[in-house]
Amino acid sequence: MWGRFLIQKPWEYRQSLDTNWNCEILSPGEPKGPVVDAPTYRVGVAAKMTGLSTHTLRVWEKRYGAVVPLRTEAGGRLYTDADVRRLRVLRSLVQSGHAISGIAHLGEEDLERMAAALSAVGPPAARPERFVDVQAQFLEAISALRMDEAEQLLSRVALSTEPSEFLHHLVGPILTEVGELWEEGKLRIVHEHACSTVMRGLLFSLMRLYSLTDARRAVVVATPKGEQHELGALMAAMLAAMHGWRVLYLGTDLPAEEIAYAAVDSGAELLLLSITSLSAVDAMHEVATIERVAPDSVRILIGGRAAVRPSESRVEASEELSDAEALLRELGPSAV
Amino acid sequence: MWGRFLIQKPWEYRQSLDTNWNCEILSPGEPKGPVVDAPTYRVGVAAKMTGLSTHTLRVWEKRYGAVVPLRTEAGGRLYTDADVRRLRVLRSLVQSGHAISGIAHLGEEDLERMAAALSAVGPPAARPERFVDVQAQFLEAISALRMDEAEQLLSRVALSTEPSEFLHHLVGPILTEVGELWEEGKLRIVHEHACSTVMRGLLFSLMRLYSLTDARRAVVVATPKGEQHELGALMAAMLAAMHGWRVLYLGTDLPAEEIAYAAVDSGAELLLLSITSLSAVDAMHEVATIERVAPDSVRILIGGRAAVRPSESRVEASEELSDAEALLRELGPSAV
DNA sequence: CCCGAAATGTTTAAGTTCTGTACAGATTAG
DNA sequence: CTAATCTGTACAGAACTTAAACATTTCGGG
Repeated sequence: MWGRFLIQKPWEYRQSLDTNWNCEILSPGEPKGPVVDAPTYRVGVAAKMTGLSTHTLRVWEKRYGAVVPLRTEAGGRLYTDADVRRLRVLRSLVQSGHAISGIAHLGEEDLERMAAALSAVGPPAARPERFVDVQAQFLEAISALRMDEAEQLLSRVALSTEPSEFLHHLVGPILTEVGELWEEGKLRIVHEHACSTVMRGLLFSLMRLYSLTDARRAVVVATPKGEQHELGALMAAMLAAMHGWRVLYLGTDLPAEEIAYAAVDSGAELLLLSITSLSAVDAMHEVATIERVAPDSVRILIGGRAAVRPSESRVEASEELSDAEALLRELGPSAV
Repeated sequence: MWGRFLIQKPWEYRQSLDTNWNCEILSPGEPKGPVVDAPTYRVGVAAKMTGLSTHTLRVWEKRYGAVVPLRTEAGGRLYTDADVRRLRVLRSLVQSGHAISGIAHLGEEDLERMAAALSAVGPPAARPERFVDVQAQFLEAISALRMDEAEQLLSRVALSTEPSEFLHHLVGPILTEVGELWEEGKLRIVHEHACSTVMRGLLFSLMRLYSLTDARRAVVVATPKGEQHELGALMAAMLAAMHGWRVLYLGTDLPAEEIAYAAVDSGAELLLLSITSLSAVDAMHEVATIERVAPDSVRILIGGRAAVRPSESRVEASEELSDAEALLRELGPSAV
């Protein structure tokens, strides 16, 4: 159907498709049309992004009609962002034991539901081999101060992995290993800085990548006054974005009143704070202040290595990132 | 060095401006449109600036009409700054797996969207004409804590503007205005944090966008111990990447020995340090230490509002970002 | 328990398209 | 003259396509 257009030059596939969307977008009735995403990814890119091989992509299409991408005039496949999302979900479901023949034809809602139920049960947590390799290569690159290589390495894996899996099995281990090596004197401060910088950039761009424009529920993510460590907050922010929240990421070292103001002003329903290096006394004080000045309607979760929870408090605390994710899923709009 | 290749008589080539792909900007009736950049770069220079070969430039033009430069009377290609920007974006997209045939004909807005990895199709959002308008809109968005909107606004302008111009006329003014409004009590700390966060993310991704893979000359960019303000360093890092350097951006608050180690280990020829809030005494001490431990072959430039230069020192200092850019250009990789 | 059938990811093979580079010959500028 | 650029053609490797064969794994009886 798409191939029947008579286009002068075979590579101008976007033109014919563009006009079609415009028709859809301009259709009366819906003021804010659904998210229309452009068919942009070729099969190789889609494979990298989903972690599936190009062969698998083709055979899933042919045998099960799992995802039927648009085609260029010359016959090349063009996947949309929605296709990639669907393929990611399918892959994670297959990996957890579902038969592709049984789920390939399901609609998006069913898939989302199954994926949510799956990860709520708890992943088997078996760390794939490739993560170990990547971690070693990353550390090698960092210790040689080849930051671009380190970043490329990680971002490639990040795109083909479920975000939470990526955080738990790669980012976390890397950070702890760098910390250990630093304490042992095998890495310098500059290496730690380089690692942090790479991670920061990557997590930030991933957060943007996963954020939806039409998200309704808002979450404020920050670090209380005195806390300079940013990565925990960024990980939480990325998870929140991935779960369909509107994320207000405010960075580190923010006074309690400011955090509360942001929560009120943005209509946030949730407040995620990360505390990793703050002393228990300071942390307790800041958390207590935040709890006092933040409206009661806002739920508060403290995360990070030094997370504290005042007694007699509505604040929740957990050192585990997965708890934050569970909360995000519980409260949040079910989306991946 | 680049100046050697500049055409000295650009006014001779103005006659065929309307054939350029950005003719929309030049449409009659808009006398006070954005700056029309003069066609100045010949194909070899454009190739070095973009990291593409001259062959590729020609074949992209012929086969896909990716960029159609102006011509001299004798037929020589003359690329504008806007052409170079577009080529850079195209190059990075191709490098990330997109087919040049599929993206070559896209408009600036689509390219910007893809480059920013913003999968959501944002509202067309009438392109703001002047920097002043953008600044006002940005501040409006920030003061309402609509960070995504603020970011989208800026990134759109960033990709359609010459980087140095973008920094000088938009980022700088915004930062100073935010600072002033904050001192006047018209903005809260949280707004300043939000602004910084957005800027940080944007500058970082721009740095990545403009960085070439095969850059030889390396520059280390960091902030000395005690200095927490990152934005100045990021601006310098982005400029360096744009000028073809291999940038080792190490973040803030780095001890002198570590900076020196990074410079040696990476074989950097230049060291860019940004100091904005450090006290003169501390700054002087740190700079002196860095000068002592860094090898003599490394050139050192201190930038930022609180830049200091020890007397009897090989260190250079300047509060002006343009001086850093001049140095980057002077030393720059014209020898590639 | 074993065995055949279904399911499914990978491999092979042959053909097409895309895309960067190289070559040859002509022109221009300093 | 030399260096840079221009044009057009040619070519080789990368990426993609279809189709069929292959190798494993899974599963339901007998």
